[in-house]
Amino acid sequence: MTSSSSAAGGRVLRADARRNRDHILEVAQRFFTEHGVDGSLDAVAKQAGVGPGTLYRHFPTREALLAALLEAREEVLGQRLETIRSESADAAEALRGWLEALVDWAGAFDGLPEPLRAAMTAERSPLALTCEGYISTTDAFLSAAQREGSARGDVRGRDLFLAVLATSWARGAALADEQSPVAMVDLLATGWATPPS
Amino acid sequence: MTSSSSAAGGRVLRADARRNRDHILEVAQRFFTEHGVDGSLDAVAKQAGVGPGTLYRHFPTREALLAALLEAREEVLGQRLETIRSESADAAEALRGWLEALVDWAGAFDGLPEPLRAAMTAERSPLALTCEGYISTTDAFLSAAQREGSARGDVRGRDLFLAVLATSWARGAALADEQSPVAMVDLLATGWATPPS
Amino acid sequence: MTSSSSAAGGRVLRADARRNRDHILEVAQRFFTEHGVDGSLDAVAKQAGVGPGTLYRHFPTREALLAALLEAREEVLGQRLETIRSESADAAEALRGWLEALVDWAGAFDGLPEPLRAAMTAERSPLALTCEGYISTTDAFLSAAQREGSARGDVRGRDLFLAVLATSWARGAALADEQSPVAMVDLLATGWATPPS
Amino acid sequence: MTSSSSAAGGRVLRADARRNRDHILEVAQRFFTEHGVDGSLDAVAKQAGVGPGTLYRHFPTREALLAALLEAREEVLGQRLETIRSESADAAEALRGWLEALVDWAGAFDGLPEPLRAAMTAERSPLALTCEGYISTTDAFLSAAQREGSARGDVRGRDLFLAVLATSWARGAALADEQSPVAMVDLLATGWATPPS
DNA sequence: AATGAATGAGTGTTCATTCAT
DNA sequence: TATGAATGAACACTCATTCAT
Repeated sequence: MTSSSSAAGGRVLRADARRNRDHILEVAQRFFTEHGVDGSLDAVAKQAGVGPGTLYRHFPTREALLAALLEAREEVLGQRLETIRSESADAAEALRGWLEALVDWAGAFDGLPEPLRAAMTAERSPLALTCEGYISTTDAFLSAAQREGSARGDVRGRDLFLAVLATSWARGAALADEQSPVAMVDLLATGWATPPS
Repeated sequence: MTSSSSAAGGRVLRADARRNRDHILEVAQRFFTEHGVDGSLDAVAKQAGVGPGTLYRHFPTREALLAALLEAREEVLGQRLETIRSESADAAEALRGWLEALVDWAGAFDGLPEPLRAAMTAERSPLALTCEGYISTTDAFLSAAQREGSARGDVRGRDLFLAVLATSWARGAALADEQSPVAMVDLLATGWATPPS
Repeated sequence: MTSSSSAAGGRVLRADARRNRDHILEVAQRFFTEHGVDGSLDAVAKQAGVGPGTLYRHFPTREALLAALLEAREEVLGQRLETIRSESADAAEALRGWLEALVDWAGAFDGLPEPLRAAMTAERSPLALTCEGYISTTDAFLSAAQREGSARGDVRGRDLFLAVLATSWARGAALADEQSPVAMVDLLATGWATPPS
Repeated sequence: MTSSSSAAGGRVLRADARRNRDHILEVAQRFFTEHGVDGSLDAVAKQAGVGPGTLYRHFPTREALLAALLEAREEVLGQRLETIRSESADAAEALRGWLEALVDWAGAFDGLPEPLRAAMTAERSPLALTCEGYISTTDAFLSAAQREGSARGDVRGRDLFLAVLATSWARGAALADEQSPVAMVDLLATGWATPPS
């Protein structure tokens, strides 16, 4: 983590505040993993051993907390991004790899896709920025594939990102379910229809 | 409506009870359309002019109420099914049409896809039956397409049904958004990748 | 009390509900007497041994609770009204007596004048009706005094009612203070100025 | 402002501290004017660009802040006092003018009369001194009028001061209301009753 | 069969005050 | 001296569910 000295806004935090903030994030990470993103914020505060006011000071909304949590995961996704870039044989494979990475990312917590989708249309959410960033990346990968001729021209990065969220959303159930022979990410790539030979 | 004399269980209701039940359904239909499926059940009861106990007696859970509501919509979907069966040129077109119909169906209320997905794994839900029925129908269409050679063999009806729910889930946002040139149902059919020529 | 079978709205309450409602009123009466009208409603509920939802059901706002409490005191004020009507030598004495009664009434709880004053301008408050009623009564007494020639013609009942509230508001301090030789109600009647002989 | 080098206690402040203090006062003046005296002190601190601790150091209680604010207004009231003294035809007119000035003064902020009244009985409040000072002045004007024979002898300056606060308190509502033909300050002077001719 | 009163844990949010930095 | 992070009790209000009537 590089958050050792800076919050999202870039302002330097006092040592004790940073410690608290980091601790809250750790607890929230665990809590949301176990209880999903709709869990009680008061419960998070209690588990972190701080008052609700402290939680509120650091993260004024549930979205802000989620955004900070995802920011912490950014690094993981970034590394995966590097791997994809360096090891993919072609743009199509890269795009597919990236979409898979995104699906994992959006599936980090139960119920996470919901606020992410909401952030795609609501300008105000702190999650919006995060989404926009990844949509851009998706667009980059998609454009490369389109130039390569391996992706349809009428699809937009935004569409694929939304499809990714939908896939993550669906996976919550699919995982509980027995594994399907064909994953939805695959379906998304080639569709259910066989190409007209 | 053919529910004129029977509840799901098939038990005959007293005339006044049936009237009550039907009225609740009408109100709930309107209410969920306006406020989404997460709206307050107390509000539904109040609008219907009955006590919450009465609502509870008829529909012990939110899922039960939704199931009854969807049962009422079954007829509409059934008619569309007939049209598809009679007017589709081939099995692939039929399958596609059916999936579109399902997407509309699952998008009847805001937030409906969520409990439907839950019902796919939870055995207990009264919605499970409904889902299973439509999964079977999807399987039938899919099998025909597979026999015809126009659908991949490794896809299951269950997968497509889940994909349909995900599509409905995503559409909520997509509609608010500017319309994408490529709809997700299409994406689902042929994928984003161009077939290797 | 005639509240034995009816709420403010006139609807008959179920026996248990009425018992609860009456008990809440008793507790609230005591609580507001001790802690003033700004005390916590949750605390009232707790003392009454009911959940906050129950309190809320009966009295959706603090004003509603206050109004019900004052309604219960209406009878007391009504009796005083009778006495004033029957025993006053003239209209001026009656008016003065009525104003004194009102001052006592508005001083029933610490902080009560504040919401009453607010109710004088806000149409929506359940207290507004109560105020309007007593303003009318004040107007009646005042008109009589004016016809009698013992009250200035340019004063309105509304003005006197407001002055009464202000007096009650001031009394909170005056009582704690040593008693003043001249009470504010008197001051209100004749002013601090000596008449130009 | 003559507070250029001293706090109430008379202690000399460091230049930066004084600047801070003065700035807080400016901001608080604006803030209380807009939001009333019950507004959040944290908000005041934030608007002033200082931490809540700093605000607290300068003004340990809300009353202390109010007292300092009123001290700053003292000058204005003092000038009005001069005018009254020099231009009033008689003691009665002077007293009346002074009371009017006081009503304006106590109405500077929404909700100000409340803490002022509290200060009249609570010895500890920093507002108490301010009040006592103005009560003395009122007593002086009143005594003059009493000597002149134009004021009742059984009224005390303290009573009039309290009546002034009550008038300010009432005025908040009266202004929102349509203007009454008879102002409460007048009522206070001559009462509602017509003098027995 | 129907009613609707009661429940009570739970929600997000606020803020005067303290105190470590 | 100043800062601002932390506190944590308190607030009004909601609602699925139960159960006495």
